[in-house]
Parts: sequence; C-alpha cells; structure tokens
Amino acid sequence: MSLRLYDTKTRQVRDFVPLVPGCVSIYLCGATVQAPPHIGHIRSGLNFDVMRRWFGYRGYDVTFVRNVTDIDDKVIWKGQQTGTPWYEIAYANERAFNEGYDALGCLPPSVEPRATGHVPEMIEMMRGLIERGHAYESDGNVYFAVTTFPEYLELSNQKLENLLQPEGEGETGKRDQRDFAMWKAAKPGEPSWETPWGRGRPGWHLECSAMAHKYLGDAFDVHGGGLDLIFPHHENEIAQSRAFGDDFANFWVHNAWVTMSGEKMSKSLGNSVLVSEMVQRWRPIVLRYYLASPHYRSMIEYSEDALREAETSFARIEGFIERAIERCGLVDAAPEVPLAFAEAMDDDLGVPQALAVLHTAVRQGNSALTADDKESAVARLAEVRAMLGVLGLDPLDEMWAGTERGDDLHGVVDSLVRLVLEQRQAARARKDFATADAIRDQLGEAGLAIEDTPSGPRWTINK
RNA sequence: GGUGGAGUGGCCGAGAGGCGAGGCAACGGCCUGCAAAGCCGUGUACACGGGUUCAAAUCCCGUCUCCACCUCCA
Repeated sequence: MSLRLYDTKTRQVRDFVPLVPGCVSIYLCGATVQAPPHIGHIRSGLNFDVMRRWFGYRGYDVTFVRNVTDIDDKVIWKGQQTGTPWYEIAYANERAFNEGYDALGCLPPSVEPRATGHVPEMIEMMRGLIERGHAYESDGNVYFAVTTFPEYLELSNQKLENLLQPEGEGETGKRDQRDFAMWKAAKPGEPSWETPWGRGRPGWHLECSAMAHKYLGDAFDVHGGGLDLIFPHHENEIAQSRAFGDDFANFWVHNAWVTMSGEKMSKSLGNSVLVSEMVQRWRPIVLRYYLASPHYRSMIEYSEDALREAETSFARIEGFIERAIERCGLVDAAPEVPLAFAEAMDDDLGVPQALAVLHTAVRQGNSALTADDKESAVARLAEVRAMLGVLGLDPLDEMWAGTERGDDLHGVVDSLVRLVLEQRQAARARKDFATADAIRDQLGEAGLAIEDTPSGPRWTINK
C-alpha cells in the first residue's frame, strides 16, 4: 500500500502522489510570534516533524518550509505597551519557539522565512490580484474581494451567506464586510513599509501565500497547520494564491490541539503550559514521546498523570535498549523498519499502531535477553532503534546527547558505584543481607536504582 | 444559526461490520536471599434509545453531553 494522508479539503484519506516524483514539498504555518510557545504550538511542529521524517524514510527528498509571522496586531500592541521595538518582541518569541522545537528534537526546516522579509513579494501578489479584479485598494488598505472567487470557503465547507457578519469595527472602505485585508494602511506610531498604495503593513494571510510561492513555486504537496487555521487563515491563503494563478497546495493537513479540561489550550483562556516550563520538569525525550504518541488528528487532553505514564512507558523501552547493549554491545539501527510499523505509518501517520509494533518488539527483545538468545536480542534492538529513529525518539541518537542529567559524569559515577557494589556483593556472598539491603537503600536515596541480574548487579539513575 | 469534531475497560489511547491494538495501574504466577527489572496469565470496554445484519463499538435513525471554528489562534 502506498502512503495515505487525510486531506481536509476533500475530507478523506487519499493516496499521496507527489507533484514531482521523489520529492515532497511541505509548507507549515509556524508561529505568529506574539508570545512564547506552549506545548500545543510545539505539538504542531512535532506532528509535522514526524511527517517529514516519515517522508524521508520513504525515500523522498523533503523541502520543508516553516514560516514565522513576525508582525501582527498583538506584536505591535505589546511593543507599544512595553516601550520595546516591535521587532524585539517578535524576535524574542521567535527564539523561544526555536528553543522549543530544538528541545523536542524537531529537525530544522529547510528555510524559515519571516513575513517582514517578503514585502516586495507581497506587493507583487497584490498588484497581480488588483489587475485581475480580485482585490482593491481603499484608503491605503488592500482588500481581497471574496465574491470574485467562487471556490471561497470550499476548504472549510461553509457558505458565504452563513458567515457571521463582522460587526462594523472601523475597517471602512470594504465593498463587502466579508472581504479580508491583505494589507493594512499605516496608523500613527505603527511600523510601515512603502507600497504603491501608500505606507502600510502586511495583514495576516498574505505572508503565507507570498512565501509559499517564493520558496515552493505555484504548486506544492502539503500545506499544514493547526485545525484552527482552516478558517479564516487557510481559506484566505487559498483565495489569494489561486486567484493569483497558483495551483497552491495539493493536500491540506491539520493537527488537533492540546486541551486542558476539555478546552483548547490558549493564552487568552489562561490555561497554557509553556514549553520552557515543561522542559524544566520533564525530560525532553519523554515530552516528545508524550506529545507525539497520540494520532495527530486526536486532541491531547493534558494531564500530569498521562505524562507520568508516558515516562514509565518510555522507560520500559529505554530499559530494553540499555540492557540489550550491556549484554550484546552497541547495535546500529536496522536499515528498515518492520513491515507492520511501516504500514501503520503509511496509513495517515498511524503513530499509535506503529508504537504497538514497537512495544511488541521490545517485549520480544526482553524475552530474548531472558533466554540468552543474543542473536534475536540484537535483531530486536536494531528494529527498535530503527522505529524510534523514524519517530525522532532514539535515546542513543546524538540529537539527544547532552540533554540528560548527569550525562557528563556518568563515567565517574560508574566507577564510584562499582566500588560500593563490590562491597555489597561481598556482603551478599556471606549472606549478610542486612548490609546488602542497607547499601541498596542508601544508593536508592542517592537516586540510583540497583538491580541484581544473572550477569551481576547493574545500576541506573532514577530519571 | 452555519460548519466540523468528540464520548471506548480503573486510567491513557488505537480501531471503524466478525477474531479483545498497545501502554499505565491492579491481581495471580515464574524468576530472586528479598527486591527491582523482565516474562507468562487474568480483566470481556465502546454515551443513551431504537433499527439494519447470520454478526454492530464500527452502518442507519433519533437523543443527550462536551469541544472547536465562523475574521486574534498551532
């Protein structure tokens, strides 16, 4: 079976056929950098990171564009409130987003364009749309005339007459209240750029049309983003780009959000959990496992218990890897992932079923270790690493190097602990179990778990 | 009002006409000096009410509850 993806526009899972054989182009709506990211924002980046890794595994040459919308009402407003230049607000948050993406192991995009760096491209697009009669200028604003574009609202499956009419809020000069702003005339004290229609700044939506066109051409494979972008953002992008003459996106892929008590995590509701806080409290790889495990189109109901569960579950996987390596030596990832895993991933990125395959391999690997079947254990370890690698979750991957507490001191601790364990072994040998247990308890209090195995004692840090 | 989504065992979380995904927790067993880890086993769940079918969590009709979007949103 070929790779299939759910396409929001056709509302069904479709076979993925690339526009250019062997290549995949993805445009992901990244951050509007008005605030630092919460885990819902990063989940989106994470879902598409898994997507592009899977395309990569399937042999495609992936071009991945993730934009930064570095100017909008809130960015400007925050700058004015704090007396800080708008670009400092935008850049500080852009860095916070990138720190979040990096911490959770998202591969960097092929290019990460900023809205304000593409004003000439926006002007060109507006000029084209005005010439074709799809847009008009009014008091320095440029609006898109939605009634000139028959496909409008096809993505969100709505009808123009059913849209709630925006209450007249100052945006005068619109021919139709549902027309949307591509460009906003400069107000006093706001940043602005020179255009044929006077000074002004980009509205939301136009930047994505312009940047997708610049970096991916007039047609590309996948356009992604959160569910809440379907309308108006993506609908308006489609209107601009297709009316301009671009074919635009072939597949529309939208990730679900992270909820808290059933409600969407968002700053305005005051229920958001910042990534910067989370990485202090949880190992980043565990956070990635937690956020990437459910299907990308399912909501994740945030809870501490669920995170703890993810931690235990992932520790089980890591435990196998560690024990297997201790017994069999380091084993590289298999060149191929098991068939059942691949089929699950091909089916609209079925990570949950893929993880079931992974856990089965872990169990078989553990059995092989118990049976001292090294050949089988090595084979399972290689598979497990391959599967984890595709999900960006291989703890042995260098991407996670240095993210674990105490990594750099491991050698020192090991020699010290071995010294203590030798004494404990001596106590056990003379059946002095009180002493042996006391040593184990003391090490436990110090944060080390001691296990006696057929091949001798082993220690691990309680993570 | 329009459009879309959700309700699954103690918990998390897949699936989408027949054979109980997987994980966490629990219980029993094996192993262990005791533990830990691991392995084996146990649990008969799909909001509610009807219907279709040899067979429904899955399809149809109705109902309830919750969530989202409708020009700030990942």
